[in-house]
Amino acid sequence: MIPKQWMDQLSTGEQIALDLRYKIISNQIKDGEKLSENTLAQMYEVSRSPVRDALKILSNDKLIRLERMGAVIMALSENDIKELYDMRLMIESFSFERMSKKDVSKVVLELHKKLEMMKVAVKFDDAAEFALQDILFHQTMIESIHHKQLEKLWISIKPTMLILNLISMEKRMKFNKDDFERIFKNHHEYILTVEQRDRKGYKEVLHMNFGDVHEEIDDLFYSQTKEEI
Amino acid sequence: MIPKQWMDQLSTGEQIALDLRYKIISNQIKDGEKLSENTLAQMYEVSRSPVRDALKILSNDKLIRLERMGAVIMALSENDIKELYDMRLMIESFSFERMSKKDVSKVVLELHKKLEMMKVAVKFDDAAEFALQDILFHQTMIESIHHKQLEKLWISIKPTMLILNLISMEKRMKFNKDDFERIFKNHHEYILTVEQRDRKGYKEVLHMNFGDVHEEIDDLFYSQTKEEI
DNA sequence: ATTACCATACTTGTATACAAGTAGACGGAG
DNA sequence: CTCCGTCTACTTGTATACAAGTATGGTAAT
Repeated sequence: MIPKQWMDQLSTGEQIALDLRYKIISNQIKDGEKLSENTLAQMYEVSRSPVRDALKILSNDKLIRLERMGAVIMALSENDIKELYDMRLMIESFSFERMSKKDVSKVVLELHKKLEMMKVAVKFDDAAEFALQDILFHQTMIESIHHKQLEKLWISIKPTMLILNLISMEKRMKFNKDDFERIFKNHHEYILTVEQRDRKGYKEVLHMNFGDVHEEIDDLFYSQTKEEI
Repeated sequence: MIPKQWMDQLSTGEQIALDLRYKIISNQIKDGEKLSENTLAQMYEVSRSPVRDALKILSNDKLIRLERMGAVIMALSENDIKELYDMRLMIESFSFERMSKKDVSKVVLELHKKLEMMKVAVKFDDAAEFALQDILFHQTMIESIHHKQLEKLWISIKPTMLILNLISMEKRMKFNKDDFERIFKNHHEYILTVEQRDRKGYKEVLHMNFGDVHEEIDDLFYSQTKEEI
């Protein structure tokens, strides 16, 4: 479930988008289902205005398709998730390269902080907080290079990644709590490779990390980069 | 100027976004200028609804910043344009790698077609048509790998790239018409490297091509990839 | 039974109305 | 002169109203 905190400070439309995003990604709304603005307005007991906002947001995320008559749900397929991780690999690889040209000490410190936050979240069984801090961990690195367009790209996939992370972590928290140790270790390794500008190690740990969430490594992208490392 | 054709089939909001985009990128509206929804609604003689749509589109493009009171224009700096070409390099490099794993004959044919279109556009002194076909040339390649997220990324920068291209080509058409020969040659080279799966040549021609529009090559990204080629 | 047509109800896009909140100017008090 | 408060005008966010167009179901004619 989405924590109410995340709703704070969001406009009604954004809240609806967030709620629908969760419902779509967690498959509570089925692929292909059609929703009209009026239907949704009644569901959420608001006017069409914020609903329209929400639909535009989700349409940008490619979680719905705006057609002549209603919004059609586009659930995430396995392949879609692979694609999302392709994007993350692109984003983070790019960030790593740029970062390596600068002083990373500040970033490294911030990364340690986020990692500690993640540990606290696990200690208190807070899957949502963990999911968020995990995302912020990666965001820290991305923001450090001050690349507006890359940040834009990141922001565009971040909400979906966050929900994917949330769902994944909720499961893990229930059934696989030991797993978090491995994630901590992985993220620690992550920081080390950044600190040491170890490109090869970085990409390995990146693939491992995504494998954690996604189960399988994106062989395609890996094969396309590994010979270049 | 933006051809009326491009306006067809667009909602009022999208038309306003397109017009404002051109005005911002061509510096007819100055950086930092503040525009309220009401002001714009009066300017375009429409209600606030489509204006709001337009502002959200431009906000996604990072051409404006939505603040508490009004939209603040964010003109494109030299660095912003560099960043945009970083994104294109990422997008097209990724596409090239994926493409190289498949049969490219169909794509190559389509690329030739687009190139011919570009030649016709020049013959008739149609800068806008040329700008469009140039963009479609690259889009052809990107779409060929059927990667939804990458396409999403492309679509998100495409409108800005199109306007940049348009402005650049309008100038060229007036003052530098011989230049088109070089562009044709470059694009022909482009197709060849795709056909021959020549990664090194591809990246070179990519950088040359962007240099054509942007004047200078993005050394940063180039240096970050060239050792990997 | 099938096909053509029309009425109806629902769709989105745009315009307008309303509410809550903020910036900024103006004026009065210290 | 400076500082503080109030008031006004304008801001966005949301709700509602209207217009144009489309899918659908039913009916009538063949």
